[in-house]
Amino acid sequence: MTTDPAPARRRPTHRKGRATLTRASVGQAALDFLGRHGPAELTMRALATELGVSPRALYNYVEDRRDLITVAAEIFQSEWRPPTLDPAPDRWRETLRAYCHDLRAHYRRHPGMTTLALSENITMARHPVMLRNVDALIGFFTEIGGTGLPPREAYLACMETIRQIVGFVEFQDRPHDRPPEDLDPAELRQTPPPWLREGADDLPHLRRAAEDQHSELPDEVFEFTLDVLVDGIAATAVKRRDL
Amino acid sequence: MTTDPAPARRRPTHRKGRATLTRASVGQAALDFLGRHGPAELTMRALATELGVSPRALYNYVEDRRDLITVAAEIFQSEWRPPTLDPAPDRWRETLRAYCHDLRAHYRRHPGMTTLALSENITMARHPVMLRNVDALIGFFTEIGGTGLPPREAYLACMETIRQIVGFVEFQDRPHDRPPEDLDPAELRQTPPPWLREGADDLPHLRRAAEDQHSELPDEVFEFTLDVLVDGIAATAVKRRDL
DNA sequence: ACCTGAACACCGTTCAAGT
DNA sequence: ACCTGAACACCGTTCAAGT
Repeated sequence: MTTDPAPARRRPTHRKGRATLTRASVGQAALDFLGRHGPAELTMRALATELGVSPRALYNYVEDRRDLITVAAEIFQSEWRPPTLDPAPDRWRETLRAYCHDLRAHYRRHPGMTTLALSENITMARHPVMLRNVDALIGFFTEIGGTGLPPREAYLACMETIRQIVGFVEFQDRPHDRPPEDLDPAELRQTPPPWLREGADDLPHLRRAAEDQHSELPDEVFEFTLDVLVDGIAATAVKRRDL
Repeated sequence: MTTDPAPARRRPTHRKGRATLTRASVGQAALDFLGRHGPAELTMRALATELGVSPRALYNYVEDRRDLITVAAEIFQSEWRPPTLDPAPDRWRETLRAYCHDLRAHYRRHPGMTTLALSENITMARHPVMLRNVDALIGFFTEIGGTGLPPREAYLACMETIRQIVGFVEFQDRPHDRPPEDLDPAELRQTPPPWLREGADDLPHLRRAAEDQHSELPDEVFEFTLDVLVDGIAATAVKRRDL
């Protein structure tokens, strides 16, 4: 069907009916696996079974499980193309918000990735594509609102933004998208929640919040997070300008 | 030495020379263990060895490993006594900052706790003491700066604050306090870092940030985080007042 | 060169039996 | 009532041997 441009025949592309493994293909398989199952289920043996090879075969392409997760994380990072940012005074807020929405959606697509990297002490954001994205985001902050932020504050604002998105996905979206299995799904929508049922007479604010149906909708909570982030950065920008 | 007030003798306090196990003592031992070792090292077998019993003995007090971690998390929460907050217009910012510093220090003392609870899908903040703390923090936000925040915004501000602290400890402090073992300690202080060495010609902002010695000091980064958080919440308060 | 199968040292958890 | 010891099914990883 396709016209292959006579590739270098260094390495067979197939073996025993399946495509030959590579470091990249093994990492991609791990990333796909994380989109379907929880991080704890990603074992060398399970991945090997899915690829139709013995567990030992994976060790020809990755050093160990930690290395496997590192490859998956790199592919994960390289897959994201950020929306364009506009530092103009009347545009930077909305484009930054759109940027954050898109980044949140990307992390949310592979819920286990960040937690897994965290628990394995893997340093993320090393992939060239991600480094370029980070550099562009810092550049954006050095120009926002006309005056822009000084270099150091722009760097901090960039890291702050990324950390907030990751934190939101891990601590808000993930428990919401994959609630613990030991409680009934019906129990989730009860108001007030069972742990607030008794002895909550001295917890008036929590009780009121628990009765508010909107309180736990992640999308609405995320808007508040963006409000605080954007306004907080704007205030910092004003403060630095007045110095 | 101490005068014991004739306790009810329902249960022996010692057995074979060591104190009798209880659900609380096992949980406390797990929490202590997490202060000394990484979360992955906390195994039923390792904890049993440290307590001088067989692994099976632990199952008389906790249902399984997940339950053990839940108990440890509850003890962890009950151990924190928050500093006092003052919502007065000229005081709320500084007292909120002090509050956040204290909470950060508490989480930092048991680095593995949050990550472990996260990876085991354990819902935190169920302990009565912590619920009271959360309620008080919401109450604080309903009164800040004279006008205060509406109930819903106060609740969101409370959750935002806690999430930011936890996110900071997990994503900033933990990698800094316990760097991955596969790179030399010397490599950490190099400027620019090795992953920025080549092909970084189109990464001017990252390069500049990497040369700035202050960029990676967690305490200074934390001040920026608090700047954004406090100013962001203040801006939200003003916005709501003007509506 | 790349794979398989067997093995080792770990893990959580359970069973049957001790005291 | 609470414990031990042995066992089971898992895991990451390695060794020796196949093709």
